[in-house]
Amino acid sequence: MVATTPRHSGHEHPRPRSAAVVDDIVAQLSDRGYRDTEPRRLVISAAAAQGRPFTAEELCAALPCVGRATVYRGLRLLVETDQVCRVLLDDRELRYQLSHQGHHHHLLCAVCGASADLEGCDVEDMLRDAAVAAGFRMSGHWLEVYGRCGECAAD
Amino acid sequence: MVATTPRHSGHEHPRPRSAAVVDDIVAQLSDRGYRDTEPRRLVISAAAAQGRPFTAEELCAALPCVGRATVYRGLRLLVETDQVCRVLLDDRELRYQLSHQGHHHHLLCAVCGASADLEGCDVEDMLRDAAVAAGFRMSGHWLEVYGRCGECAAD
DNA sequence: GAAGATATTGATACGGCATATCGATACCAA
DNA sequence: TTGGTATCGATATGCCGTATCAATATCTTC
Repeated sequence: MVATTPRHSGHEHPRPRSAAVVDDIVAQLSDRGYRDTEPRRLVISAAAAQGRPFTAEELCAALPCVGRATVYRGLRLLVETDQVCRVLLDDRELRYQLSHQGHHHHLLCAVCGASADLEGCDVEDMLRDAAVAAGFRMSGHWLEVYGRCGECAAD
Repeated sequence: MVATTPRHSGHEHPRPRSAAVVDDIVAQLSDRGYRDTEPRRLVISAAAAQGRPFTAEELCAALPCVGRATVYRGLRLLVETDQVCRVLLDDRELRYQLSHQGHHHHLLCAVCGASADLEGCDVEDMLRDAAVAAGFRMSGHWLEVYGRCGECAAD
């Protein structure tokens, strides 16, 4: 159980894209004082390998060598540092997915679980104005949009 | 343990507003084939008496005479029939509140927990268009807006 | 108004998800 | 290399919500 991956390996060898993602996240955690450990890398790597929003239990199952507590801790850390965002599906199940940079919203396919980012949709200002009209000062919001992706809609 | 309240009592006696709300909900449930029972009325009444989004456990505590399972069942029934909507606060805690007629969104005060409806905000069309642009067909959405209400913002 | 069919109740058991605990270990800085 | 600590992992614990099932209340029908 030794972390054989150098922290910043540069690009001397072509590696799967996901490896770069992991390095990037680990580096960001490192900047905040969190250590670079093998189990933590495994959690991040597994999270990055998921093609769709995943549950904590799915990650545990994908990482039999890593303790459950560690998976949950890693996931919580990633959420707190905004590396991963929580996604709430229709079935009320809490899922996670790597967050891209910046604030955005998700389009979720209710059939296959695929997710896409909602582009070119600027609800922020609209919401802020509406909040002000109600005497509130908006500090944040949570928006999920459910539907069917192109493939599933074709069925 | 008998429900003495007539289903449709009209307005022969002035009664607290909440009683009318309870009658109305019970009537709607009745239309769908659900029976009019005392424990169920108690659950609805307690839910209507809450001034802010509440948790299932809070309802249980407020109704010591009603079994936990019954409270949870009643709450689930109310959600399924759209009488109550689920509200997700920042702390990830799942709460509930009576849903007013029609689809709408909530403004939630992160400090005192007060909630208000988001009026004059038509995000539906905007979201639908954005979803289409991403190749999705939108079927629904979930939006919560967090902030501070007028009173709490003054502090 | 009585009786039967059935939805509902409530006490409790159960299961899943997430965290707390704590000795052992790995990581990082000096 | 070494000491201070964050982190790990196995397990215990706790909370939330549901399943079970005998007893009961409700509604319909006669």
